[in-house]
Amino acid sequence: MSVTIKDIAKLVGVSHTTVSRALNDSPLISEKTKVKIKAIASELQYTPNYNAKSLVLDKSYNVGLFFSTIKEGTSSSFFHEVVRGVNHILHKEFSLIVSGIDDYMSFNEVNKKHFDGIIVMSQSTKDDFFIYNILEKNIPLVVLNKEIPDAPIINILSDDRMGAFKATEYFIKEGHRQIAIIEGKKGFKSSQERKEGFLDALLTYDIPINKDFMVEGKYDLESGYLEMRKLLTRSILPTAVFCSNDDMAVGAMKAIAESGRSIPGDISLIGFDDNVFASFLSPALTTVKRPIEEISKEGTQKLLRLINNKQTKKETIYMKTTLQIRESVKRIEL
Amino acid sequence: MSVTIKDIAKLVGVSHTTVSRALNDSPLISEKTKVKIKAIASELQYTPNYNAKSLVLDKSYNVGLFFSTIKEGTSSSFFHEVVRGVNHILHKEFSLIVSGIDDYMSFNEVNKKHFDGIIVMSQSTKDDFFIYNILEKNIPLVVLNKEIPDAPIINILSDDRMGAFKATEYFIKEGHRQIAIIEGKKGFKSSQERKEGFLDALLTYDIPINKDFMVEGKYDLESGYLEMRKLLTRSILPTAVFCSNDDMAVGAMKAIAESGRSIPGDISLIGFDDNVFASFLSPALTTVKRPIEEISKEGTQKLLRLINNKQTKKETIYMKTTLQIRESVKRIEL
DNA sequence: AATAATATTGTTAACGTGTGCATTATATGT
DNA sequence: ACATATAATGCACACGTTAACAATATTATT
Repeated sequence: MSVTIKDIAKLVGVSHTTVSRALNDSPLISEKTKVKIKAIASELQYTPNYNAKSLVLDKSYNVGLFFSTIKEGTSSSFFHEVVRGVNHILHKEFSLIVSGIDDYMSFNEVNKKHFDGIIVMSQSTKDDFFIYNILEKNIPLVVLNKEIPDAPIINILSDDRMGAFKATEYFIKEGHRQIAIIEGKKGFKSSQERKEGFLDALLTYDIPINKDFMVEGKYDLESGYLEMRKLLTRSILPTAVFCSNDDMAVGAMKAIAESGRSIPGDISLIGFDDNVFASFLSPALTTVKRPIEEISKEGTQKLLRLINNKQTKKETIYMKTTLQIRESVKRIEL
Repeated sequence: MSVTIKDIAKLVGVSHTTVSRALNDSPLISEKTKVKIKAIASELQYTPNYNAKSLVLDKSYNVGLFFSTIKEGTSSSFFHEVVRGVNHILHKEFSLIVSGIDDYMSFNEVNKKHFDGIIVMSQSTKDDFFIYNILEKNIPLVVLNKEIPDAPIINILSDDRMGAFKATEYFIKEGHRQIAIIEGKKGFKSSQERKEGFLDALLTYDIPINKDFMVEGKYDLESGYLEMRKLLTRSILPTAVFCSNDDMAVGAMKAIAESGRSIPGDISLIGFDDNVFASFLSPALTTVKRPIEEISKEGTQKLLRLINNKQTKKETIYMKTTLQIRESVKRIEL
């Protein structure tokens, strides 16, 4: 069927071992024969059978990219950015297998034979079981987006807490005192971090915390819309709302517009992520930029080093979040 | 290191052949021994080495999902929906390898040993070379989204032309006569289809075609914005703009808002795709729903049948596009 | 020119699994 | 009980590649 090194060997008149070595640029083989063999190989369009290589070299040529889920709770731009980032760095040598942790019943299929390395884009605390499982199996691993504190893991994340703090602080400095938050999905680490940053800021600036101004979303458009509607029923309305991601901010904008109010005229808004849409909304959304693509790229680079044993030790890298000031926050004179 | 059938064989006191047969439920093996072997196998948490299986069975356990590119020109929601759709149907038996056609220099690595089947989400006409290559190699193939007319291929696509026609027709029936189009990315089949549907409608209803009302976008937010700005410089303004996808519609909305005009008060808008954002915009975007997830699911089902030799013959399936009427089109009294 | 050193190639087994064929154990028919 | 059919298991090899070791060809050293 397809060309093997044995076929080449016969044609050149050498052993298949010599062919194998020549194609792998072993120093054992003379230049002359290398040239001859490579010529014929490329003429026959030889491609190695990676299954055979895998078997003997104990290398799968696969890298797994695992999301908590690819069904819901993951925003499209987030998903796309991650895949793009990883794909950009990953050498062509590796195939990128994308899947959701929640697609697996048991993790037996996720093993060293199948994956040379694994990137977990971790969102939910439910992922921990999976992560520790990979760790036990000794598969090169990088965890993005969520901190795994006491484990020997390379961990890359954005400083969400600080981002949320900065956003809230900005509200305060612009004169806002009635500040609400639409929290992220329950069980997601990022939801907690952003909420804490938000509360921190309020505490720091001595703004009383109002339970009525804290609602729980699910990181999707729909929940942003619904939770904002809830906020609009309060007897005292917030003048500013911090949305835990941009998707929910879009939903919130919808709810505010429907109520006949304007942004930022009546209510100011800040999002989180800075997804592709943010700057194209009307008004352009002030939001916390989270460098997802950078995190993904950096993580992939680290994973490659790990696979090649260039790096072994635990490392936690925080990527900075930055406030992108645009048009959705109004200054209030006190 | 890891458990093999030979290990199990020793423990049970049979040959590894018997173990292999037992685990594959061969009728040659007695129930008694099957039970015994399976018990031990699961006790040892045996997982077959798929590399070895691949080698001997000539089966890769991989399905490839190829986009024209995953870098740009592909909108995030589109990308996400496709991956989600495919992932949803694909049996766990297969790993899903996601990549961009433009990541490959040569297609040698894309071969039968590496992929049991391939789904091409084809956007650009540049993909044809790749597609014919796969076809030659006799790898089970399904092409989504773009028609490959004279080839024995299973082809699943949305009726974009009809969708664009319906959208334009709707404009016309609502009284619009000055209708512009922001076309999709050059070289993309869908751009052409949608443009043709648009022109068809104008012709059908005897509306003169105005070159000034036809601008070329790139399917992204930015270009929607820029092209809309161009349209806004025309001496006679369009009262309606058909955007070849939703992303560009969002960009256009931005440009319109910036110019101080309102939607649909001054300018009506229709998009294409019905992505997650569409209904949450203000105003909610009237758009042509393209069943991307359905197409992806259907395509995956077909591919699985192809892999299992249940289906062999060429087939072209059109999925209906439907106009989602929301708030971005105003009725004009003539 | 003879020997040692070194560069190049070949032989053989291994990776873990599945399968054709040979072999042995069991059941069936008389 | 014996021959025969059939069910159950084992043996040996194959898949395509790499690698340890053995063997041979070439070059360097005296």
